[in-house]
Amino acid sequence: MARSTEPGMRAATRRATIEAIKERARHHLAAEGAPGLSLRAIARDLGMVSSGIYRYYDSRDSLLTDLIVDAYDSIGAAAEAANRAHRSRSIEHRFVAIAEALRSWARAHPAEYGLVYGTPIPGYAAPADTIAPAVRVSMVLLRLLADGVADGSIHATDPVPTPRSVRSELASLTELAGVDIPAPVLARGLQSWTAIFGTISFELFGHLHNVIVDYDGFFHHTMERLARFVVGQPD
Amino acid sequence: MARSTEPGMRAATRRATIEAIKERARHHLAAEGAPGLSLRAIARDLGMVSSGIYRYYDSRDSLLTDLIVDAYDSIGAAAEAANRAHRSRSIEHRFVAIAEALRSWARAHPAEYGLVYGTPIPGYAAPADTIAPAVRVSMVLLRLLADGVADGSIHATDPVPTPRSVRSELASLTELAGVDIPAPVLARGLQSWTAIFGTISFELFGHLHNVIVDYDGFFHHTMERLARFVVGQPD
DNA sequence: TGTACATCAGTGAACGCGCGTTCACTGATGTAC
DNA sequence: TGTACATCAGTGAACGCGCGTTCACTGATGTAC
Repeated sequence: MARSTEPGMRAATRRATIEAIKERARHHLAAEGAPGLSLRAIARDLGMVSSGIYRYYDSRDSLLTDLIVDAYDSIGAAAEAANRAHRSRSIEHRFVAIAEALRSWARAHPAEYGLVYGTPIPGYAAPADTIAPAVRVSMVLLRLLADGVADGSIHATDPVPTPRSVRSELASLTELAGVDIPAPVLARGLQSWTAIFGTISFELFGHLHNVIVDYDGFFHHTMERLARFVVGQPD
Repeated sequence: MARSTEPGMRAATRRATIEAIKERARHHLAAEGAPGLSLRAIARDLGMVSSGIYRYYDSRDSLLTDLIVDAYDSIGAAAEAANRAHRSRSIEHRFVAIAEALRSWARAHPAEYGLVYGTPIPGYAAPADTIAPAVRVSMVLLRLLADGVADGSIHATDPVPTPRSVRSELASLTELAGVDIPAPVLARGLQSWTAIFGTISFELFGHLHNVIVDYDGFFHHTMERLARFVVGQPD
């Protein structure tokens, strides 16, 4: 009480303001999309003069980068949590649980999903800071594959031979990720990965409109099939 | 030669101007994306005053609608052509051929692909005119499934039972499309459809960057597997 | 414990830009008789 | 074949708006001695 205020007070209000900026930014993202995100609109919402934002972000792009990093971290954390919650279950079960967690996240945060998995923002080049968070969600799948290979529940062979060129680039990927997964398994994993996001995007972007009514049921069913495919179950 | 000009001359130059507008619009689409598409910029390119555009389109949205319709028609025609060119081949072969045609089209027209299969444009509501062209590409797949069921090369049964709710909505879809396809086959078809577009989007939107080098090889391999899945081949 | 100084948050004005859309208009092109 | 009229393409000015970013500034908050 000797000091007029606690030390770290300024830092705390600063963090709070940054959070408030991002909260408003996410709000506008949902309404107008990434290209329509405006620093002036955010400042207005916060009762601040437009130039005030520049105390916190030195450009519109740096705010976008922050939002992208947050989105990747958030969906990555969701995947990790689902994996953790089901860690004692079968590989197939865990696969489905992770996929459903991804979809739930996407439905809860459609604008942020679009930000990272939708059409790239023209004129925006993602800086290197976004790479690590982007990979986080993929690591969950890679570890799942490694677990399945280790305990024998994922078949390492394949009826369709993996082409040489694909084999070799998958091999260098496993090295990079520090996991040892046979190429056919990795190929199936990558294919299932694109299928999960394809299904989520089709739903979110409206391409299943008038086709599917029970989105939950369709997604669950699709993921169960995909899980069988990943482990190499005869289909 | 009696008339100062041929009849229909005005209509022809009008068509040509509309084509020029759309050509410039597609060009800007590629550079700035749909939300950055500007009527003034197009007019400028054409050496026309900005209000001149309003002789041809009564708003920015109606130009967007035209571009969307064209994109759907164009990718639909590409799928139809691929199907036609391979019509005497096996179902699996035709499936792969159609998928590769879709991917080729997407790579040749990335902005238009993003326009129809990417993040929805905020504030733009697609009018009913876009429905018919949007369905065109799906019809190619539906007919392929029907052919395969008819000649026995697609298995109508499934190891994973199709949930009741999904079954019933798929049944109403076949009625609508005027084709008779068993629910399990339709389910696999729809799942493969989302997987095709998921794979194309992942490639185009940059999510396979630093993961895949040989995109052609990976895509082809993925589609071959998917084709086996669609016909119900043991995997 | 008190004071001097440095840091920081937020202001307000301005620069220079682009946008969609409306409106009254001119002049050329097509059509009907 | 020639003329009168209607249609249409494109002009130019204007309305009212929003944007990102810079800059010199004020006043409050924190820090060092």
